[in-house]
Amino acid sequence: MKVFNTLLGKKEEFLPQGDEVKMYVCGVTPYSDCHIGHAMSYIIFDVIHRYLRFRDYKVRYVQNITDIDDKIIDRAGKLGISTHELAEKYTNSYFADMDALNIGRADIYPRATEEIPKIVEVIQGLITKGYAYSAQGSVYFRVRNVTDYGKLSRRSLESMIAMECAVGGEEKEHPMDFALWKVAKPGEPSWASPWGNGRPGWHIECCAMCLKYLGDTLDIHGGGQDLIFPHHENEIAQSESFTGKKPFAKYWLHNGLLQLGEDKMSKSLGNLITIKEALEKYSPDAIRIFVISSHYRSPLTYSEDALEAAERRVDRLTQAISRQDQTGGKGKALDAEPYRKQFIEAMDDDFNTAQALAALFNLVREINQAGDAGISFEKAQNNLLSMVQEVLGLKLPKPQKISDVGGISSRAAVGTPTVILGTVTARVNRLVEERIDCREAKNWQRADEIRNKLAELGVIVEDTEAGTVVTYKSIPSEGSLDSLMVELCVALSGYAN
RNA sequence: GGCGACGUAGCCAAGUGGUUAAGGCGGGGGUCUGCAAAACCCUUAUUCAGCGGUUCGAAUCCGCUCGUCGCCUCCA
Repeated sequence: MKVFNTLLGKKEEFLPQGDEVKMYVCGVTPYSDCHIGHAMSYIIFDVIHRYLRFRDYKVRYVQNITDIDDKIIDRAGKLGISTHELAEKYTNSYFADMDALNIGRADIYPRATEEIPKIVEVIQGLITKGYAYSAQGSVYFRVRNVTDYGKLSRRSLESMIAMECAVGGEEKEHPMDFALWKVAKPGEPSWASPWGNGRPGWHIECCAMCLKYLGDTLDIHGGGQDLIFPHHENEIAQSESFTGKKPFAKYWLHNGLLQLGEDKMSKSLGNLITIKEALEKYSPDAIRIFVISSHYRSPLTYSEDALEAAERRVDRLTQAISRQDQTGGKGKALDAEPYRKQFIEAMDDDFNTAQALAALFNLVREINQAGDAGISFEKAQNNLLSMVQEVLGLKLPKPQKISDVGGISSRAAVGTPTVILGTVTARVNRLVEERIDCREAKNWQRADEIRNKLAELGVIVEDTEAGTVVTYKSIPSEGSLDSLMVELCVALSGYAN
């Protein structure tokens, strides 16, 4: 298995240190709802997480929640609530979004505010070793003491200073020194420390959590490409200086960023679509397929066309999964192994989900061909299902069966309630029965009229080999059905309800 | 200004030195069906932004040009 390591700028063989893969992915700062850029990142790492387990790795997966920082303080202040209250609200919102997208949970979600002792310990250690200094109640990291600072983002201290981008903190020794501990300002939440009351700076919380929950050396550290500098660069500087061990993480994995129109979707630009908004228009499976249709390191542009196409791809998969094998398992059977091999080969090559999907869609075609040719495909179907559900994390919900009466099979489309009033189903069934009679009498015009009128009410009628199938995309009102019956001169006789 | 990524059919998107350039969406034609739906078959890039170069051979390597984007400040 090969992975692209940002640290080396190339793919390399994936060899974790021990039996258990130690994986850390940067989590959220909960001060507002997550947008689909976050969804993209967490879907990608979810697929990586799932694939590692599919390949029989044990994984210990940690993701932080940075529940104290400038933005949280600002936002809470504006809303007149505590930072804790705000952070809890959006942490819950975050978990709800992850669940909706079928993103598997990490093993541990440490919160910055609950890890202050470890954070203080690391800062103290850095001061002792000369990698940090306190100044006016704050503590800064001394970047000059790290000879290889900039190795992840491939830039030098000189080039950073040249851009006069280094800002703030008159008390800093070097413009690029960054805060490990920020002195408390009046009215802000703060914790006691050897340097006075204050709160942790950005970067240090991830470092402390990694060391505490995963040890000195991680196997995988992941996040969006926008975190390479300064966040991950600084994490490396802190951790390696504190432990004296290199590398802090063997493999650095970074996902490309989601674009919306011309720009990156981000909280600061304000051009965002929240996960909740996206889920109002598209299914979770479609959002997942959209994300994994391209390579995780490439940027991806959000567009309605792409999401609609993803929705159609989901339909195609669902269709293949739902198809009934008519052979009873007898005779020749379709062999899915070649496709499973292709799938694994693609995923082994730096999680090439786009190529892996191609293998699955080739298998879909094979299954459909087998079905048309009367060849058994049930085993192949199960094989496909395991890859799609276990690794890609799709749920592929199917329409739920409601009833099967008089040769009319009724089902509720995904997202439509399955409990429907008997008075409604009676009327629909009566109309469908009328249509069946018309078909038998070859009165095609009237049969089609009934089908079209029902479709207008959200009731789809299809004729299959197994008989007529009714799918409720929405549930029509009794009144609208009554009007339709009057219009079509169909009586409800025999369907008293 | 520095660093980096990218430009493949109508759209999304793999491929990154050598058989017919994956897969999906959309379009066109056909099979099946009374007609639809689903499915299947055929079709939709003699060509990979442009121009040079290396090579027996390049979409794939090198150079230049044009265009797009990201990071360098908070960000998944």
